[in-house]
This record gives sequence, C-alpha cells and structure tokens, in this order.
Amino acid sequence: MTTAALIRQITPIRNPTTALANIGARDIARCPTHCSNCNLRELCLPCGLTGNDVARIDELVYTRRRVKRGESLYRVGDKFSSIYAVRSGFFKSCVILEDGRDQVTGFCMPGEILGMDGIGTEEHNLNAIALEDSEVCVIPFARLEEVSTLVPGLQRQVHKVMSREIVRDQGVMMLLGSMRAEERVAVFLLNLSQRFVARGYSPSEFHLRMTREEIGSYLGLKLETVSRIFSRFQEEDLVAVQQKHIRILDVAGLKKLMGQKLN
Amino acid sequence: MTTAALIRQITPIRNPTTALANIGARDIARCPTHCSNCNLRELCLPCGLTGNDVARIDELVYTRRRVKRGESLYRVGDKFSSIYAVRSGFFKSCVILEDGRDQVTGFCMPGEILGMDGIGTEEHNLNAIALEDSEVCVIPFARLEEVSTLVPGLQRQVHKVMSREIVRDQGVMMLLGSMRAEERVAVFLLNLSQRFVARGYSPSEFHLRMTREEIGSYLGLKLETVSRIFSRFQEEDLVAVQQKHIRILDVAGLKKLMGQKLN
DNA sequence: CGAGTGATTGAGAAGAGTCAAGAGCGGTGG
DNA sequence: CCACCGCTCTTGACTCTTCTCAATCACTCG
Repeated sequence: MTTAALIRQITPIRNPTTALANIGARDIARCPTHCSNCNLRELCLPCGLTGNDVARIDELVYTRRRVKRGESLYRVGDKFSSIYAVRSGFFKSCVILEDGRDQVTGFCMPGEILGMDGIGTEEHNLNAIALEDSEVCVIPFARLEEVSTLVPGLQRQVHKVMSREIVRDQGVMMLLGSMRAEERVAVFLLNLSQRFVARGYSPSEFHLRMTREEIGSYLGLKLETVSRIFSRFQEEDLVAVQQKHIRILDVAGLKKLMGQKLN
Repeated sequence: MTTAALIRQITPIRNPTTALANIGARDIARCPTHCSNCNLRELCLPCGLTGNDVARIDELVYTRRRVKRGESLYRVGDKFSSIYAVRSGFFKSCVILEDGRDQVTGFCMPGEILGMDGIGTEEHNLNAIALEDSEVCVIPFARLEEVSTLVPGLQRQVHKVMSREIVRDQGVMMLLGSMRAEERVAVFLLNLSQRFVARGYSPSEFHLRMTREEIGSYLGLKLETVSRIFSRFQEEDLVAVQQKHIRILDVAGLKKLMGQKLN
C-alpha cells in the first residue's frame, strides 16, 4: 500500500455525526458522532447500556474513517490499536494463505464490530476489506479498556460482544463441518435476511454485496456450486435470484432444507 | 498467512515460548490450587502477568472440579457462571443439532480455557465433555470481571485469551473451508504436536484422546476418511499409527502436504 | 459500443461419503 | 484362562456430491 493511500485511509473525520444507515456525505458533516444519538446503538457496542454508560462511550468514539470499496480497513500484520463499528457499508474479513488461497471468514454490516482478531497478538490476523464505500467508527481499544475499568456495564458489554463472536464462529464451523452445499447456502441466506431485518430492512428482499466467489469462499464451496444452488432454489420457487438481487419467497422451505437447524 | 501460522492458530492459547519441562499428571496433582504455583501458569490465564497480578488471580481460583471421562463439564443451555482452566485431562466441545448431527468444535488440553462460549448469552452454547478423567479450575466470571477492573493487566489478559479464541476459530474455518481432507488431517496432527510440545511432552509421539469419529467431526470428514488418511500417511512414512498411538516421522513431509493445490 | 468482470450452465473427473464386512482391542464373567 | 461382547478401527466396493474446466451469457463502466 502506498503511503498516500495509507494516509487517506487513516485520516480521521473531524466532525463527528449521527449514524443513519444511508445518509449522504453532506448530512454526515452536520450531525454529531455520538453513540447516544446513533440509530444503530441498539445493535452496536452500546446495546443494553443505560444512558449514563452510553455517555462514557461517546467520549471514546470521536473518530470516523471512510473506506472505499475494495480498500482495506486493516490488513494482516497491521498493528492493532482499535476496533471498529461499521456505520454504513459492508465488509468482508478474510485471510490469504501463502499458496494464494483466500478464505473469507465473515461479512460485516452496520452495527457490527470488526477488528477483535487483533487483540490477542496486538496485530491483526485478518484483512478487513470494504465491499462498498463504507464508514466505520474507530474505537481505540486501550481507551476502551480504561473506560471499562470504570464502567462495569461497559466491560461486560465488551465481553459479550467478543463472546458472541466466538459463538458465531462456532456456528460457521458447524456449517462448514457438517452441512451439505444446499444447507450452507440456505443458512447463509436466512442469516443475511435476519441481519437485514434487525436493521430495519426487508427480510425477504435484499442486495448481495459480495460476489459468488466470496460467498463460495465463506461457505467452503466453489463459485459454480453457489451459482448452481441459487438456480436450483429458483427452480423450486424458494427464492428469486437476479444477479445480486435476492428475493426470498419461501422461508419455511429454506428452513426445511436444513434438517431443523435454526440459527 | 503462513502454514505455520495456521497450525499455530488453531491452538487455543498461543503460548509464549516458555516451554514447561516434563510435567506429569502426578506432579500436577501435588501442587496446591494456586495459579502462582501451578506448572501451567505460563500457558494458562496468568500467562504474561507479573507476580503481583497473579496473586490477584489466586484469590479468584479456589475451586476445582473433577470430571470423569464421558461426563460433561457443562451442557448447552446451562446457566453461565464460570470459565474453566483445564488442569489435567482432555476435553472436547461440541454442539448437537436436532437431527442428531454432532459437530466437535474443539479439543482442550491442560492450560487451555473452556467456557467462553457462555459469556455473551449468559448460558452455554456448547457442550464440554471430558475425553478422559479430568480436572479443571473454576474461575467465576463475575468475580473475574470485578478483579479485572482493579488489575488492568488481568483485564487485558482476559481480552487476549478471548481474542485468541476468535482467531483460533477463524483458523479452523480456513481449514474447513478451503482444505482437502489430507491437509486437514496434517494440520490437525501438527497442531496437536505443537500443543504437546508446549506442555513439555514429545512433539512426535503422543496418544490421541479422541476417536476417529470425533477427529472427523472436528475436521468436517467422516471417520472412514480419517482412518484412510492415517493409513495413507503411514504408507508414505509420514507417521506411524497404531490405534490411538501416533508417532510423527516426517514433520516436513506433513507440512509439504499443505499448499499443494492452488485455488 | 466494447472490454472486462461476474454469473450461469454443461460435461466429465475426482474426492469424499455410504454401506458393509471383518479385524483388533479391552473388559467381563463363566 | 478363555470365550464373548461391544466398541473402535480398517478396508473394500460403490455412489454421489462437489470440483474442474470450458463455453457462453449478462451487466457495468468507461
């Protein structure tokens, strides 16, 4: 990466503002960046905290950072200093093996936290790459730890967020370890749907931000297999697929595909 | 990511070099229950803490619990109250789907931490089952959090342990998502070997505590496939397998198996 | 409008799964 | 001590899912 690109990337946004899932740049400049005003707060780090404690987070989260589509928020080996709350946009995290194999380990949407892979080793173990122009709130982890010692509720919340990440990963292990291709794709779609609902979007109709190849990588399948399964689902009237646009027609049908497993 | 990193990664606690020389089960049984005296302290929760801070953990960890082979330390749905440090023995963690599928999500050996799957939801999301008669130190999590607010080093350590668990899981996702059966088994063996070394055991000769079926479940393979691959490795003089007794003959050869297929 | 990605589809190959038989090991009880 | 049982492991033959390779189509962007 060039220094210029690096500088652009780490340039903080000076005038913090309120979070609305799809506000334009002009609006951003106008509103303050405070968790207490952010409409993602119920999904994000402050979730479950009371007004007072949220105010303590406000002190922490004063920087934002934009990441253009295709650029990375951080890369393997980068020094770890902060975790990030996605404000808008969409990310994938992935590792690249020396032989070139690239494994997507997760997708991240607004209100979700990125970067916890770096805490243990003090450098990042994953790449986080924007799948569309995105914006994140930068949460300096050392300061978060400091404030956590003063605000037990916040400490607890940090632990919960990390624990959920562990449980989530183990869900993916289950998916990769014991499900057939059809089931994997069904789980993937249903999971996306759920996450969109939680953000106030339609549960049944959405745009995939990632390519078939990225989906395949995440699910441990080849892109052709993903494509074939989308086609098969379409034939069976479970979903309507048009390139990246997905409409889920039969949630029950998709769920039935996977024995019983509900996430 | 390097192959070495991957092998390391699926190890729960990346230990800091200080290998412990030949601790046997008998020695462990003799020492009083204090982290500061424990042979495993360099691998376990206190790893990296100074004498003073370790003393604070001593106050926390006053209970131990024995778990007989085949019994569970905790089960899905149990109320979460503590995390556990394995003192002796061997555990697997697994989830069981309604349709009977059973996915092993990890194996846990002395010095490693179990139970962090429960923090987020306040109940456990996994089953932890002893593969041999085992003993764990019980660490009440609420008290750990309290003490953490007073001892920044400890808070940091808790975060590191959790983060490593996240990174470990992502290593397993990589394994399940993009490796062929042979590679998976090779990584599995090399990883076990590393973890035994860190505990002062032979890197090349050890007993598998788990069945072929459990290995298969963990690696996303059927038990027959695991068995066949062991046989193939034996034919190629990479390892000597006799039921559960494993001798690794050619570490380099096993490592070479990984990364032969480009994507 | 054309170039370049990304997506779909087909045919054939390969890897892993399934089913089944039998061997090895360890414990139990006659 | 031996025979038997139950469990785990090994091996073979066959099946089937998923991958690979390749051709073609669909969109997007300049």
